Amino acid sequence: MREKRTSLDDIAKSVGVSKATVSFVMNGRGDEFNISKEKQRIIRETAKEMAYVPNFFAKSLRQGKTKTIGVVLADITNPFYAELCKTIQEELYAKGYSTLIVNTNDDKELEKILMRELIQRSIDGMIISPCNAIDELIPILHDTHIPVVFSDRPGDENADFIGVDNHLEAGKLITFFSKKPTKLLALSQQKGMTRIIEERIDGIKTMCDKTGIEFKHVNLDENKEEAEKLIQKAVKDGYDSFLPLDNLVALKTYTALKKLKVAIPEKVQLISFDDSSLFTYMDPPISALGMPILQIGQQSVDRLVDRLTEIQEPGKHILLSCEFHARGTH
Amino acid sequence: MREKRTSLDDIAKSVGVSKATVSFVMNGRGDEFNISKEKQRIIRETAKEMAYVPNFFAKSLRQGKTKTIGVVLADITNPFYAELCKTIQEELYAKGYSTLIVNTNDDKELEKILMRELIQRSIDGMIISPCNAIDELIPILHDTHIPVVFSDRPGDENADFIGVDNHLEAGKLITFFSKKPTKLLALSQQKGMTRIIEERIDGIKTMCDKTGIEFKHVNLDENKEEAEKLIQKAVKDGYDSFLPLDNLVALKTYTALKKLKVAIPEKVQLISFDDSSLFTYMDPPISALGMPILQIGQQSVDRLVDRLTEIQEPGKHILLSCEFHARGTH
DNA sequence: TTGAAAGCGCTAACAT
DNA sequence: ATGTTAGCGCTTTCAA
Repeated sequence: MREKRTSLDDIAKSVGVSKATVSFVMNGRGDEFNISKEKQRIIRETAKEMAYVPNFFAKSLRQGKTKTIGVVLADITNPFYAELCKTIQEELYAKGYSTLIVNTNDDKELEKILMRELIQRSIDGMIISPCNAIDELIPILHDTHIPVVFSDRPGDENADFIGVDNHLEAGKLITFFSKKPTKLLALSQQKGMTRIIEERIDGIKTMCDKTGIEFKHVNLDENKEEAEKLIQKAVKDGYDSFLPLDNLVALKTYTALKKLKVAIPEKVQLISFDDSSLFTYMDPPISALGMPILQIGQQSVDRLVDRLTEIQEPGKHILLSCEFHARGTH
Repeated sequence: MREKRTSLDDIAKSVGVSKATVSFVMNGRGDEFNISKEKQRIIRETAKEMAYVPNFFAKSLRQGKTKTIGVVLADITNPFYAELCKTIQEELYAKGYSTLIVNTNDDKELEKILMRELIQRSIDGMIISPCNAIDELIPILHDTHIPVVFSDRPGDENADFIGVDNHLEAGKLITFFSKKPTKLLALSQQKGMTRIIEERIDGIKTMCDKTGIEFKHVNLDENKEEAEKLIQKAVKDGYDSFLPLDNLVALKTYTALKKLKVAIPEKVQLISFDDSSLFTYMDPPISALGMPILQIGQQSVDRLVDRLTEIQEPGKHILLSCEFHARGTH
């Protein structure tokens, strides 16, 4: 145990050739350099025998490329980000990149620290769903020269961004209610970046103003009893349409409503901004606007890889469409 | 954009000292080498101006240590592993290690590929919840000399393992039902490693045999309608106690039961092996055996770091206790 | 007090 | 057809 790892040189010495020859063979360029089939065979065999594993660092150091992408996630325990993370990793892997994942837990200081760590590791590029505002991130990004793609949460106008038009999608959502809402309640439970939530609220408000719907937004208390009380009061006040702004809040709202024996969708309609695989299991199943997670992941990777290989062009905002899943609560 | 990154040498040239001096100062060993305060100040300032970021690879190459741990996860979209992952990363970070996370998606071939990739990257150690049986992994692990800790899912007797005694915990679970079960149904939905699920089933079976409870285990169909039909039949057949073997199956079983208007816990009791934050939001809230996720994560890291620094000792199996959360379904 | 130089493992230009 | 060698950026021993 714990002997030194086999190096190129070890193999070279053992076979009686030079490091370069071994390097060529191990990189599949033996024929290109006219190294005899027999010698190639011997080298490959010896490498296997000696359990040779190329040192990735030495390679990267030499080539100045790491084929590694850093992924900075806001909250890996949030199913949305977990799924996004999975997609991004699969997609990058398919394109020959490895992934360094870090979870900031929506902690602004930690985010900065982890980003710096990633940069130290000579990542070739970065995909990030930031919790900091862009101004905070610029000093960090400025010192490095790697391309960065913002995913789900935007940076600024000049930075690549893949996500949805929260304002627009939230507005559209109103039109999906079967009965036109009289009084509409949007519910959130802020923790991370408020900007995309604000856009959603703003989108709803704009549409409500236009169509003459009374609208209010509330922030749910972390305390369960308080949250339930708030929802009970809203029902009493005549709110007949509920619009939770992410899947967890949706589940909480829904369960509170059921506990209060409010008939869904007869007395109160509910549509969730943000879907969950659990929603179909509920009774009635929860209607929801699904985020295009797969596409966000794929396009984030595509965009980054383009940046890595192709000519410069200004930052682009790619806005994808959500898909409404009509189920039983609206 | 895309100019070369500042190196130690750049700073040395700019200040007019040698690389060594800069290296000492940047590693906080300036005083140790009696480098004048003034020179230290200048070096540090220049480094900042030139946006110097040390090249982690060069450092690792030189030192033969990467301070990086590979974490191989079975399914990052499963809340249990997401949470475990988060804990492990936080814990490692606190101890000065970075984390390379990969998600195998319970794909046996992918697991092998990703493990090899991690090893290539000269990780110092590995934490893994494997989907392959240990025999498949040994050839990979054998060629490297890094310590490996198995987390949640065991390797073999000689390998470090942190997890729970599934057999024991499952047996204990039976005793928590308020009314002694007449007919007990355990439900699973296999995807990944069957071994720990089998241990749970076996634990339940042993205890049922001992206490005279009629027991059956079923594997839930992926198709929702089929699954519901199966549960309906079980109720009709007189099963009065349900024991889902992970949190997702629990949610599915619970919802099916509610849809069938089966009174919980009056007509049917339900306890889930494996908790979820959602359970408290249900009505009635779901009783569950909680996995000690935090402790598994912490102890896995502790164990690995011990291996990394301390003397050799034989592999140890650390078995942690689950905690029962009595809520409204039993 | 500071500098010079070797070497970690690898690749690629340049020699033979 | 294969070997030699110069670095990639860093740490650290030895010298001055």
